[in-house]
Amino acid sequence: MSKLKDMLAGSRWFQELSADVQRRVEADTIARAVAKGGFVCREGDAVDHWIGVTEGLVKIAMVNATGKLFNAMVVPAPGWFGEGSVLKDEPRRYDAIALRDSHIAYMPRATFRWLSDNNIAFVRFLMVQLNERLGQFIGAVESDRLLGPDERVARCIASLFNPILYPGMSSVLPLSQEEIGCLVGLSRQRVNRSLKLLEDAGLLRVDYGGIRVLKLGGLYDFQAGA
DNA sequence: TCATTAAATTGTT
DNA sequence: AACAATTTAATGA
Repeated sequence: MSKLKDMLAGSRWFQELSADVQRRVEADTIARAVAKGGFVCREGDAVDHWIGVTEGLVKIAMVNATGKLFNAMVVPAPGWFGEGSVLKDEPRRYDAIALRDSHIAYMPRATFRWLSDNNIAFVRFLMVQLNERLGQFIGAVESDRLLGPDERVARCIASLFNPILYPGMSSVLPLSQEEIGCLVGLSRQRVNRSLKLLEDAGLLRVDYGGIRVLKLGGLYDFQAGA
């Protein structure tokens, strides 16, 4: 396993810090390995850390009152999440679960606050990240209202591969069709039909327990019947 | 390593 | 929602 510093070095915001600041961040941050299926953090937890995926893949999900699963997003390495919760000082509202064996970095709130109070480059990173994510969620709402199911599945998958937000995303997405349904807001059966359609169009490949993206641009621009 | 069994996922109705 | 078929993971010889 690589050292924490090597793992942090994979994140662009960390690269932009001066050497002494890097040392402090490294000293404060806790690293942990989380096996596939394990919890990275849980709903209701006190928010004591900003969380980084230094290796692997994590999904952000919550279970609503009626027991239905909602997958909000998927975070590949080297991605960080939970800055909203750290800023707001509330209990966590979602679970984070490892989709593969992953390495997770936990930066204490105090360090996060110190960085955002003192480091312009870090603040800029946060702004870009928050803005990009806002764009992603607006896009998701737009897709929900304006597009048909097949297009929604295609767009939703494509948006997970946003190169600015998720530069490290590999082409395989280890989510079952049921879980993709929870991500898009469609039944498993409907997702199954859509995936098959997209596979026939040569845009992705359906594997057992996951999919592989073949043509990202084609997925984003996909239109049924076109 | 191989065969068997259980569990998860998928394709279809 | 239900069912059968398929794939993977786990178990033990």
